Amino acid sequence: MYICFQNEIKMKNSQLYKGSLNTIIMKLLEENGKMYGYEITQKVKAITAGELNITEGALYPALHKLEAEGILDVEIAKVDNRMRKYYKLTEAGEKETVNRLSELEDFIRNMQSLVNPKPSLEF
Amino acid sequence: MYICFQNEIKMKNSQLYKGSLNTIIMKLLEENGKMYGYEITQKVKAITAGELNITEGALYPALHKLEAEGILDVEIAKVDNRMRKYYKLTEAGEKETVNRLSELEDFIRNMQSLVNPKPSLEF
DNA sequence: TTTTTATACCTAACATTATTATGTATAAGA
DNA sequence: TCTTATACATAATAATGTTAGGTATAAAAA
Repeated sequence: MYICFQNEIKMKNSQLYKGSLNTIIMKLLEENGKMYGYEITQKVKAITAGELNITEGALYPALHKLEAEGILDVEIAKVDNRMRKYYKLTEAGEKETVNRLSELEDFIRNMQSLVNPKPSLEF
Repeated sequence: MYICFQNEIKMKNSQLYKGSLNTIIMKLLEENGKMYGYEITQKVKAITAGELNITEGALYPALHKLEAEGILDVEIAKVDNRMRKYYKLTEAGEKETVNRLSELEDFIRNMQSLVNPKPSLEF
């Protein structure tokens, strides 16, 4: 029988993160050249001080889809007798990453406009 | 027969906005007291300079759900022989809005950390 | 005056994305 | 030896939004 020992601490990631996973993955790969799945989850956790935990159920399907779309290339390695699948951006993926990051900037700017509707008209 | 004349300009809102609609609605109502659905779509369009168009298929179900959850109250009015449904935050809704806006700030901060990983270590 | 656009609501089928709960396997630490 | 960490994966379900359709009134344009 399989027994799952879950972490005590359970992240309730707000719905806001929905839709941003692909952009996060692509940005990290742009920055770090190549990474494997587990590494991505740890990196995100570290950067956000534990506030964002990528779930494996979201991550692995996302990586497979990005690979199928030609955004990512994969390379299988074995380290310490454990499998790792290293992903890196393809050429098309690099171009698409530029667009995604631009969209992210627009998104953040728009959300800030909505939250803070009067931008520097008072001092 | 019904014929639909669609706008030529079609907004392809990026996936990033997924999950942010409730927060946007609540923030606008916090700010403006009460608003009706169509007014919300126009306000968002104006604030984001046309970059974000809330679709009616997302908006109306969202309003109905927020009402069912006790976040919003509704009041029906008739203006110029046309129906309007004005929504406003309940007391519980006002409290929840504070939480949602706090989550949004965290989200934006985290996304900026991910995009811009080295904050002012170089000059 | 007929067509089109704007205002104003609505729902249903479908697509996308993520959560939750599983499953397998090796290695290290308590 | 039990537990945690590393490392992959999928399936059922939930949440959210798009696309496309529907109804109705009023104003503007052709």
